[in-house]
Amino acid sequence: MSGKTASIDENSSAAELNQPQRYSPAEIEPKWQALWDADASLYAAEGHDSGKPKYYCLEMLPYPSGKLHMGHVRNYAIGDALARHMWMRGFNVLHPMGWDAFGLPAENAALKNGVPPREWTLSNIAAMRKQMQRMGYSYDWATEVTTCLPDYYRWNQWFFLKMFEKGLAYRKKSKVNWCPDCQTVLANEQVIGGRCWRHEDTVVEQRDLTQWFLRITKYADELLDGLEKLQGWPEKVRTMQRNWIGRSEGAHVDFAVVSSQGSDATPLKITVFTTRVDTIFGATSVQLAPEHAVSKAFALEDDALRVQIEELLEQQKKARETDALGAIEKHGVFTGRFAVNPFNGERVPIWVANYILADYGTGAIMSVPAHDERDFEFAQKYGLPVRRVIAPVVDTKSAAGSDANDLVLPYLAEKEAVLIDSGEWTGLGCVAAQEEMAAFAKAKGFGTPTVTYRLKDWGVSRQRYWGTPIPMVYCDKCSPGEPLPVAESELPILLPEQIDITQTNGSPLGRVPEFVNAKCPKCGGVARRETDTMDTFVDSSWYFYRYTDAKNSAAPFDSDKANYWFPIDQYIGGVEHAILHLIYSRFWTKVMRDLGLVKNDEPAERLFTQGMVIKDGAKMSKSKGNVVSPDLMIERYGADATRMYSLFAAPPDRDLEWQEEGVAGISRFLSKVYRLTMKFSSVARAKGVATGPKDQALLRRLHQTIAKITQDFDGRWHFNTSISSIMILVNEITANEAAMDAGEVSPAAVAEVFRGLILMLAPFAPFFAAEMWEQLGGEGVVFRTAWPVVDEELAREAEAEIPVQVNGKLVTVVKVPVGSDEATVKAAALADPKVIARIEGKMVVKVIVVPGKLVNLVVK
RNA sequence: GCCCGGAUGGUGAAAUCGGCAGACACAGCGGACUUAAAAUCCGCAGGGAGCAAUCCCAUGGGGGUUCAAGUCCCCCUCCGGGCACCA
Repeated sequence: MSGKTASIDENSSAAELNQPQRYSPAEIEPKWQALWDADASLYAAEGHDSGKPKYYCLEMLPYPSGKLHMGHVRNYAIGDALARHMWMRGFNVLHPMGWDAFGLPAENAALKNGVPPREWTLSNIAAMRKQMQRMGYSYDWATEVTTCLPDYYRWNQWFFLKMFEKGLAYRKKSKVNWCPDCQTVLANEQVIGGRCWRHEDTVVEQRDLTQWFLRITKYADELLDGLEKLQGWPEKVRTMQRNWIGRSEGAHVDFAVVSSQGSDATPLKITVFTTRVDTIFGATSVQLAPEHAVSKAFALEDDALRVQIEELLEQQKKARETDALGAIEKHGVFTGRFAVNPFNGERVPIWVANYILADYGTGAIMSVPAHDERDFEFAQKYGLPVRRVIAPVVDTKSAAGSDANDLVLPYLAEKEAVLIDSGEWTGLGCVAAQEEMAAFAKAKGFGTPTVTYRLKDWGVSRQRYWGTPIPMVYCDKCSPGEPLPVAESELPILLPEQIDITQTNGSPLGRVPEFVNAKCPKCGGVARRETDTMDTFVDSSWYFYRYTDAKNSAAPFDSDKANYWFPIDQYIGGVEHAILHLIYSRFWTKVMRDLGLVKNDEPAERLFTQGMVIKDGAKMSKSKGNVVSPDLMIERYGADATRMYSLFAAPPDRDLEWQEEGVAGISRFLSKVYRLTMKFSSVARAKGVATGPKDQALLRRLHQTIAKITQDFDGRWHFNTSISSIMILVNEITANEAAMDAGEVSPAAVAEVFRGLILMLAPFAPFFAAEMWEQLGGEGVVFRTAWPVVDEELAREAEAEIPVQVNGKLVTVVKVPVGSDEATVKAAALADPKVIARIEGKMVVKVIVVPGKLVNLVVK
């Protein structure tokens, strides 16, 4: 007891005696930050000749809103812990950061405050970079990428030209979201519940517009098949991408249109897409989308029909706008016309229906009510015939007739079914029939096997100002209607900076004559520049390659450098990017590979998606008023405690409930470590061999902790348990404090424990670790010091505590030497007085001994 | 409707391969130090019964497999996310 008060002895300096120092992040953190900010080499990646294995650790780049939020803090705390850990494990680490700096908020801010987008964006970047530095993230700022600067976006333009050359960029007319109030096109993300994000009361319309597209569908199969190889990606993300690509195998079949009068066949035909061509003998109608060319043709001939079709189209549009397509009530109208089923020559009625989508498949289907739920519902409503053409294998065997008719329709066969009433294909299995009938259609010239995708080509045109100008021009003289690519040497096509974007109608760039007027690359005459800009997802599709060679002015990057660093070893970000960004960037990588720029097929080997930061049960957001500012946390508890809490409160893949008391707890923990480290800092400088009588418990706990944390980094990343094991180590130190004061722990052991402790804290609390490392007299930079290595011998417990159960209920715990064999453990269990009392007078039926785990006695 | 997550004390969570449920924290309670408070340190703590030894109940609910289930199997409820007439 007296040891505690007398503990400040000859090891402590006078200064410590007079004014015991307390943990003060407000002093420690700025001190180290200043040193780190001034040293560009600190986090610089080395070249391929470093002699070390490379490790590319990447976090998703943020949009520079101007403020770091807790989601960022958590995302980057994970990446930073990993990067620092890998440095300590001897890797050559690339850990970059950049800015996804184009996009509408900048234009919005300009409208609201009159600040030019560029100025607004760059000042936001400066503010956020400062916050990141204050957080102590280990980014190599020499490789910083800012997508809104010409030295970056010129390569977007360069890629666009390459894609145009290869036929991967093309123009076509397509539907876009149009806000009649803004007089401009909106991206899908800006349509909320069918309404404009800026005008809550304005319903967004669909308009036809000529747009630029990138041919991502060319890679649809490769993007799909590649998912199998991405074992380091979360299954959830792979499933989402699989669904998004939506590959479906089927067939196109042509139905010739006949007039309602009968015999005079017209050249009109309807091509339907079906995945179940084997059910075609059950087709009792053909259904068209309201916008199908044939629907339109019929509408022209029949005013009454036209009105009805327009109504169907209205219903569909409305449903689409309110995101309720799935809930639309099925309506349809008979056109009075018929089509011929090419397989049996039968005439079936042609209908137009509101549930048929013009932009999937061919916009026309054959309706088989007996074997499709939707067709069945429609047929029931309009009294169309239902004709069964497939049956389960069992019920054909049990002979024809009644059992078969008991079957509930629609019958949706999987594989075990055969065709009935299907002409020459009757009796064939469904799977075989699908193949044979598609092949038959092809041979006869009225169809073909087809693969359809849900994935569509990527529309990249945006009628906005703050984005990459599309490097194309139009010359009425030498290529009317056909766009011409600008010469590579003309790049970058600069975004004009003095621009009035307060007007909202049309493309802002179209109102800048200096921009629009261009020289035709072919004839040298007057030409018009394309005034659309690129989707910002273009920027983020390849930014991580630019990090490997950020200053290159002759190419997007040097292939050797990219090939050294790629693929990304670990990509970390939010699951909200599971589809768009992560599929576009996979596509871009494949295009670059085919251009010979890189060798890898996929950008990232492993992907980690962290959970959201929650407060009071809801996602932090301005509208909910539950935002916790990182700045405030830093002010109160410091950056180290803030980051460490974000790793401690939950496993990184789970949602995290922000509780300020928890941050305070981490801060208290760091204070405790600070006090102990300062107190023993002189002792802990000792070198030599550990020989003290009380060394063992401490060293054992140290090595158990090393083993645990090393394992966490290599495996599950459950840093919450890593940090808790460090706390256990510190508790062990506290429990041994008196022994340490009394000199019962050798200085060498004290040194080993404290050095190990601080090294293990370095990935989680870098400022703190740097300060403590200095206090311990550690040499060099703490997070470049080798990660401690486990000594299995020291980590091992001398005795094992083996729980003993009787009939599965815990009775006692016996101590046996570690590694005891079954007989020893059993003997120890049976010798225990509590066990003896419990089994007295009963028969031991069975003894289960799991060495090192437990003993269970089954008694009667 | 379909596909993924998830549900464990007052709270965040732990239990990684079927083997002592609640580690580590937060909040709480009791104590020490202090004139006092803060800070710090020590201790208690799933629920219920009992003076106690001890017993009973407990991982969203119900069944099952097993010597043994938070963990595996079947059914159900609730919460979160994604997709949704994709032919």
